[in-house]
Amino acid sequence: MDTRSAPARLRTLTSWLINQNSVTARNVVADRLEGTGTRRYHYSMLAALEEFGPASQADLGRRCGLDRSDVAGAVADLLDQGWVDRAADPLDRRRNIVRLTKAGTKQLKALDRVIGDAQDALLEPLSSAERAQLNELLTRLADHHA
Amino acid sequence: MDTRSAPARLRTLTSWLINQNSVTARNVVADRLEGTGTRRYHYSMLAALEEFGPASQADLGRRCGLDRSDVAGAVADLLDQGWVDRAADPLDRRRNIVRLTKAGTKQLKALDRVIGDAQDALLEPLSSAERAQLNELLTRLADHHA
DNA sequence: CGAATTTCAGTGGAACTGAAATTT
DNA sequence: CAAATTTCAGTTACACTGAAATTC
Repeated sequence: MDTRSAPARLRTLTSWLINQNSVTARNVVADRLEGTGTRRYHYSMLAALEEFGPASQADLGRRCGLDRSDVAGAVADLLDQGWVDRAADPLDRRRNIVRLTKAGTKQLKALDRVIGDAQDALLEPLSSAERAQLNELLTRLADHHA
Repeated sequence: MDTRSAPARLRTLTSWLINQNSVTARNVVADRLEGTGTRRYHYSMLAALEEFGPASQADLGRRCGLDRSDVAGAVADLLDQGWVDRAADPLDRRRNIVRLTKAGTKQLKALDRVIGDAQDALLEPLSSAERAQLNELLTRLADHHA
């Protein structure tokens, strides 16, 4: 694929540009996560647990924009790796409280570097002012459609 | 999902922002294409045929960033609808030359409006200068990884 | 021969749906 | 009763792989 030879109708279409870059971003990140035992959504969940503390699976899903259904499977993966543990909420027995372990905190820090490297690879052609610009515009869009 | 309550690690991650917006963009466009008999990749192919003239399926795929394999199925859809026709290339009998029909040209114009409306919905919170900014940055990124 | 094109069958990650069981 | 949580089974759109048949 050489997007430079794409039709002008597509090259000027923001939705198309976002999708093209989304494919690239997913590939770049997935390549670097290869062998870490984690996927993108695992990183999201570890980050949420670190930032907000122990949470129910439903809360985790809402925080990270993950489907209730997919969170269940992802938590199982994290349990297998020993990066989180899980306990029933004494105040509401419907809930599972998921909590970051020490190993999980360590893994999150390692992933921070991996993910940071991926951002550098993705954003290589942009100056740091341009990267900030891009982030600002994408954040505004994401917040608006939240 | 409320991306505004997502972890800071994610909210400042360009790859994550691109992916979030990609989900939104695909939904917005798909909603508006509902009932037109076309999907995103059909629009891409009609646009390429209009801009570059008749082309082989392999060329179409390269132009639009679509997989060889998916183009075959998509061309079949467009044939069914009567928006393209297809003939063997007399100069290279491996190739199918796909060509836009009059009905296809008309459909493309109708889709231009639909897709344009989707862009407006997607980009609503951005000024026109900001939209241009965003397009420029995304184009640079896409070209770099092309 | 190697390389390109078309075509089909199938894979895999990701977002999502529906429904059941439990608890509030 | 309605609403929320967890869980599983299944679906869909999409990008992609492998391989066969044909032609250059």
